[in-house]
Amino acid sequence: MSKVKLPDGSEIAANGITAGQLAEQIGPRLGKAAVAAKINGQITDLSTPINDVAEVKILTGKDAEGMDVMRHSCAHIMAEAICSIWPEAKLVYGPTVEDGFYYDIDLDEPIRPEDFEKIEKKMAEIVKADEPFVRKEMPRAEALKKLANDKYKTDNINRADGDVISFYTHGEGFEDLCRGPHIPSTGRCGAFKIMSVAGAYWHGDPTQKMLQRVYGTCWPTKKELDEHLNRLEEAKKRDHRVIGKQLDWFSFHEEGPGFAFMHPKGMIIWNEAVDYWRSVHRRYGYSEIKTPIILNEKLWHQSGHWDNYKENMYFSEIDGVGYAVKPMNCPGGCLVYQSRKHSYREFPMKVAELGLVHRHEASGVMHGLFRVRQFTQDDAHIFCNPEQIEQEIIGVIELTFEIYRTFGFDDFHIELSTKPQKHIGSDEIWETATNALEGALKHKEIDYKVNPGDGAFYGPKIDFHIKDCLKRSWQLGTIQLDFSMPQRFGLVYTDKDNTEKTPVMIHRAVLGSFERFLGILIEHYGGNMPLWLCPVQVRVLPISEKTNAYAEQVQSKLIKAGLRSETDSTDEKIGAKIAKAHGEKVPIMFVVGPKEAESATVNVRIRGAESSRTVALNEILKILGNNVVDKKQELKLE
RNA sequence: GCUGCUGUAGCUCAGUGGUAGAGCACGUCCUUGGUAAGGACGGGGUCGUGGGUUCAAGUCCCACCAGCAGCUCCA
Repeated sequence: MSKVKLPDGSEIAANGITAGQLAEQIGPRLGKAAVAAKINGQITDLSTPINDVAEVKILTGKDAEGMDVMRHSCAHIMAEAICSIWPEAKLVYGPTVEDGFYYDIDLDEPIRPEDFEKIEKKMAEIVKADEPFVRKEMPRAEALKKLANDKYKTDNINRADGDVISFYTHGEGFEDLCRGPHIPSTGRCGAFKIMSVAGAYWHGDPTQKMLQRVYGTCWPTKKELDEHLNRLEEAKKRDHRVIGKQLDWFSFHEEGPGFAFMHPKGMIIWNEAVDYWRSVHRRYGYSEIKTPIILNEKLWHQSGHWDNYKENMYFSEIDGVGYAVKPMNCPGGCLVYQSRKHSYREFPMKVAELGLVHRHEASGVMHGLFRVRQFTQDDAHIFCNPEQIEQEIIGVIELTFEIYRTFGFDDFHIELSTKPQKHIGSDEIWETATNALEGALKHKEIDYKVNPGDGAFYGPKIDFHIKDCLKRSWQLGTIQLDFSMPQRFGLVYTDKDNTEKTPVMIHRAVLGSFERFLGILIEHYGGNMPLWLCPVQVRVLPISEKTNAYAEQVQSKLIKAGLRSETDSTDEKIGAKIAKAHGEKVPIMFVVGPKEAESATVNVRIRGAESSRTVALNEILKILGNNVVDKKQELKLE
């Protein structure tokens, strides 16, 4: 009689029984909740016998792994439902994804959102029938023969490892090639919902047939499903495209797809962010330049963009000569560098540029401010000698972290990408550069992930990723070492020994694109920006016309104190004015009536707070002024 | 770029072949009020663009443009 070890350390006799029976033995409730088992670290069906094994963990919907099994099984259930509705549908591939699953289906008739209910109804029937999932195994050759008429499944077999190919059956005759594992029976499937349908290429290859990808989500309980759907609703409410339109911050127009129009209030946020960005860069010893948007075609041949980036560029002609609209700032920066002689004494030379670049993105990829055809890069190029690389990288990392924190992002990580197969420059210089990047990260004791072979062809790079309040990850900053551009442009500096040498060029961006970053900020804060970034920081709300005069006095004091404010002197009641201000996400409201006018106070109401407080005008001006200067995330009256 | 869906008032949307609708916003008037939307009246639309079918098209068909979801892409 052998014993198995459970996750809590206890041991239990279990010979010749299945994992499912073991679960029953541990407790009937576990037996009922069990969806799969983890035997010696391997996730398997509950029907797997446990002989001579050391460790068993029974998985339920509460475990991430159990949930994954459940979602995969749910994909099969959906596949059966779809096949029963459209018998000609051919199944391709149905994996789990974050929060759910999808199934790629080859079916000429389009599946429409109206059909989801029908599919869900059929799925519910399958779940109710509680049919067991049954695993069948056969040798590869036999499986290939069995599925000879199905090119998709044949392809899946060819991509699978091992000599034994498995199939899963449930219900009446529904069978699918699958590695498994699965829940013991369809009744164990949790709460599900079909979410969407979209096209997807077979193998992600645009030359292959477009399949229909039906997305679903599945959770152990109805409650968790509802919570998930609520989270999606929340994310939808934070959509920067919706908020930007509602609050009159920016717009897009048919006349310029992918080109953002910034409105007055949006420009205030923009300019506040730029002012701050400049002040930090000045402090870190950067100078700033501005180079033209349209430059002679020849320049782009020289820079290599003509050969490597032409598809994404815009072109024009001036006096019969070809010009290109810049997709990057570096060639212009190189011309500035070239305009005079340089000495090693100037190094490191840090030159920033808020460069407006244009990239012709494919029509289907545009997305609000996140993906546009015209954007402002917060670019900079650092010219230095090889010994200075590490110190300069450290400087960029410090500057970058400082800026992220100020904007309210504390959760970030770094990835290092190393030499790709296709590269230019000697192994020696790659090693120096990569060591410099790694050295800087180690020196700063920063954890980082390595992406081997993911570097640019001209040099290794570091990427900065942040997480927003919904835990979504965004790549913002990047540091790229470039050995190509200085050579192509023949950039030199005079070294100590009076010889001319080629400088190292470091490209770096902190926020990446100002447009995109504004979008990320909006979604991070749900439009409720910290005070220093708010287009309107204070709105004065007189109780009635009788206090309009005092409201005007308060307003002028606010303006004098450098705070952006408005007065709502419409003939609405105070409750309506407050509701309106909330709707417009104004962070501070000053309610003023006869009482306040008499005592030189204002009744301060903070966006989202239930109560208000009467404070002396001079005092609140000081508090708000300090909050803005310190760029605080929160606003408190204490 | 590919697949599917969508396009009606400033915004959000209803309108399945027979004279264009609602709520919010906007304007005027009434109301002068104490903490999350007081009332009345009014202005506003060649229904994305261009073709076609029909006695008749916002509505049906085709093309184009733009947006949305996804795929591919983002050296």
